[in-house]
Amino acid sequence: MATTTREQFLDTAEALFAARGFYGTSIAAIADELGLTKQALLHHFGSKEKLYGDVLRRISDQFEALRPETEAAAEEPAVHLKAYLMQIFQTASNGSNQTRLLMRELLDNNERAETAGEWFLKPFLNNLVTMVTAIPNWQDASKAEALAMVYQILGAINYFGISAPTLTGIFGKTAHARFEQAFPPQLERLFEAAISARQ
Amino acid sequence: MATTTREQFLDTAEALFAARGFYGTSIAAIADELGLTKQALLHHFGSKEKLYGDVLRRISDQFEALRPETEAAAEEPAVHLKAYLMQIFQTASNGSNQTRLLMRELLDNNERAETAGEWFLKPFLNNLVTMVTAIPNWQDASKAEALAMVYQILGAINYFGISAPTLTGIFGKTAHARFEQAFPPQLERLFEAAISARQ
DNA sequence: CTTATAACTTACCGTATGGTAGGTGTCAAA
DNA sequence: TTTGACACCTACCATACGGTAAGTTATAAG
Repeated sequence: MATTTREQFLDTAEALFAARGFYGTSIAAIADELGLTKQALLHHFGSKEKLYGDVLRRISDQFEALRPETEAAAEEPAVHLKAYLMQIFQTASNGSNQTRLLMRELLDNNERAETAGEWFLKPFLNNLVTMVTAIPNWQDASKAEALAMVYQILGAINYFGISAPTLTGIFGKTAHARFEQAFPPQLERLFEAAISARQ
Repeated sequence: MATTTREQFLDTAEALFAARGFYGTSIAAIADELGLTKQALLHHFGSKEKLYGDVLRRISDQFEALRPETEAAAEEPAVHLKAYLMQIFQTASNGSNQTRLLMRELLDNNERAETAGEWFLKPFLNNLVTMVTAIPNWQDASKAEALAMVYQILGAINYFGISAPTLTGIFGKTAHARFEQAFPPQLERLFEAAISARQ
């Protein structure tokens, strides 16, 4: 679907960064995948770091774009939040490497984040907190409390998405298929429990 | 506390691999931290890959060792499992880099795991499944169901442990301290909800 | 027909990497 | 007093990395 070379670079970079991490991925490997040289990549993005930044920005934008789709279908804030989170889960379980890359960023950002103060995921997290405090039971919850609640669910979702291929390798494909089926209802139950925890 | 040079190597390797990943960490950097050369490291471990393997094996063993400590205090299987998981959470939140490295392994193992079939975390996961199916309500649950349940909690725990420094950077230290306080009770509630989901 | 620009290419460079080869010093057993 | 194992070291090497410099080619505007 990607038409321009630049978009193709972003696609393959996203996939490779997600699979092998920033240091484990060379710009030559990315360019190779498209039958181009690394200089073509450098021509479009200037440096490896800038390419990485562009990949992250695109993911952040796509996550933001997910939100409005669920907004119309929900009068109730709790339903809205649940729909949004389940949509993220869908994205994660559909073999998308965005969740995987997000996880890596969370791991790698560690040292930088302590001084940075600003981060491409901040608006995403702020939005989630807003959505939580819109729920009647949670209106007087602190930012920290709301975030802790959301993190439980995000954690469960991401852990699932990341572990999927590994678990398939360990327990076999059929066992994993059953696992994949058993997960969503349990995730929904987890969400209900987390929401109703406050009263 | 590490007395032998070999153990010191394992300690610093664990810390650096956790912080920067396998590719982001050079064996020279590990040796530097101890005031030695990389050849000293190679003398003890043979290769970077073997060192990495030894680090992972040690973590796996330590996680296994966590289990018996909680066993005595629990007649009830559910209490036992909860105590074990909360102990893992304690380990994770105490600034230990084991959880972080575990997460990385889950991310990196992806491609290898599909063919490998054997993995150092397999006994750890198998143990958890056994602990779940020992709980009365869960005795007739499938392996997949039990695993899905455990994964919710493991996901929440690990996500918390990994995000901690990043969140401190974004929302500030005091906000993070509140978050850290709000998390454990919510985690316990999540556990109760997950356990009682089946009946 | 000329010029400019974008999208690439080949050629090259300095540096860092994992690993090999062949030492040196220490210490304990024979 | 020799021998051998151990824990390191310096010296070196091939490769891969990110990045620069200077082309080449195609396309479109003036």
